Amino acid sequence: MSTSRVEPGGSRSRGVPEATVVRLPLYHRVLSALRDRGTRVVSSEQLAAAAGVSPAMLRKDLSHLGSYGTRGVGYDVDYLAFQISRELGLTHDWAVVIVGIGNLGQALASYAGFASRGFRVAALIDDDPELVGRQLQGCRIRPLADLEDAVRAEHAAIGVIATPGAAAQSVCDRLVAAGVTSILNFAPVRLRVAEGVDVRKVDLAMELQILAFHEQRKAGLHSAVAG
Amino acid sequence: MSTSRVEPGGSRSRGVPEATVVRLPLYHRVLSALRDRGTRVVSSEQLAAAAGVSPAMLRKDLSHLGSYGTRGVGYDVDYLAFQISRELGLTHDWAVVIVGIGNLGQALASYAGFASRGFRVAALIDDDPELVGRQLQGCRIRPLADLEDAVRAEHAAIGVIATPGAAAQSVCDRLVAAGVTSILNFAPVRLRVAEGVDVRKVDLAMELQILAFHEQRKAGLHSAVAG
DNA sequence: CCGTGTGAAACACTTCACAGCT
DNA sequence: AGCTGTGAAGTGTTTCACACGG
Repeated sequence: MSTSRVEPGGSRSRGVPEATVVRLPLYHRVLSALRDRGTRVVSSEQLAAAAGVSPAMLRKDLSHLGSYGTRGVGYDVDYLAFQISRELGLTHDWAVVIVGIGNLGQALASYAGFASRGFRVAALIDDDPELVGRQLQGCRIRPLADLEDAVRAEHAAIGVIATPGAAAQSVCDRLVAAGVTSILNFAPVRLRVAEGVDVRKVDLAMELQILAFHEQRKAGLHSAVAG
Repeated sequence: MSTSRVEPGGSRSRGVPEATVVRLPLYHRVLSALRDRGTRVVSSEQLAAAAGVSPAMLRKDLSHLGSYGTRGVGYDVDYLAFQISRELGLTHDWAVVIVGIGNLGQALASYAGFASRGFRVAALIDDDPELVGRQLQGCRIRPLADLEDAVRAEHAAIGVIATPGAAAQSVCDRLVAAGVTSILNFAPVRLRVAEGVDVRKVDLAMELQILAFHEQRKAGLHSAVAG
């Protein structure tokens, strides 16, 4: 990852362990793919293999949501997909405000995976007068001054920060003050937020650094064998 | 994250726990910032506060690299930053090949955070004849057929996949066959790779889904209080 | 008979508390 | 006196192995 968790969900997450929550979207995606392929029933072994986890872990994860399988048979793909959707809040439609419409912000705004999973890009905000007023994915880019209005008008609970690092904390403060309670942060800074606000951080350079660590270890082993 | 770990580093990562490896880039970034500000010595308490972790965790993490602090004093910023750099392989310069130069690929190619940390964008590859030949950050976009040549010529050990999901596995196979042993995957699929190849996955939709889960829980608590 | 659901065991990670060095 | 480095305790996560129900 390198998506990395920054803040725990708050107190207790309805009894579902955080490690499980992180895997639910994965299961949901695999189930969607199975459904599209016409599969009606799936065993924990098949589903786990498709998701790349162990069957035991999959069953334990699902057991935290309830008993949605049939012993001796497996899981009904449609039913299980719906239960996970409900647990993840994907039956709800979430308005998302994206701040910072540079290369990355544009990529995010154009990402088809959002719309198909109940996330609606409700507003695009940027500081740059060159960008403001332009249209992107049927959404007009609005100036930074409109941030609070956009959040309130759209009842956006989720904000995405794709600004340079220096602007991120100020944008974050304004989003939170306007009512946002979950933030996905792509800026390379650790955001300070009030209790009750969730922040997840995606740091592209960090991901590469983690790969480099393992890469170096592999190279070290190799040369140790060679020399 | 949510950047999520897909493959463990192989067997044992030189004794450094994976949870620690994931935080080393964070410490490295904080130390760089401190150094830029002219700080020469830092205590575990200060460093931990800046990184957003507990002092105990920071000291335990650093203890896996060696004893680089001075009791009663703290850590020398320069020295510790260098030790972490070395551990992460940032003293080495890594050639990175990016495949899929859509919105996201362009954002990645333009990301300044890479160059400053020892990652060099060595080649940009795309399938689209419209894109091939164009210049981006001083690097010409080359056709898919050039993939193997680019990897070999640049000795690229790290590949970034920013293609649509359908193309990802095929691109991955070709990268690995050409010599890539670490992959950062932005496509929403689980890549199958040979033993010894590390894959990290960054899935933007998954991150939002994890936030939505916590958001829903918060909303549920709220209405339970209200109702 | 087969595959889920789940206690119990094993493992990994984090926090605690303090010994030891400067 | 102060802060690191670390065994020990505590907590969370994964795996095991089997009872249970269709």
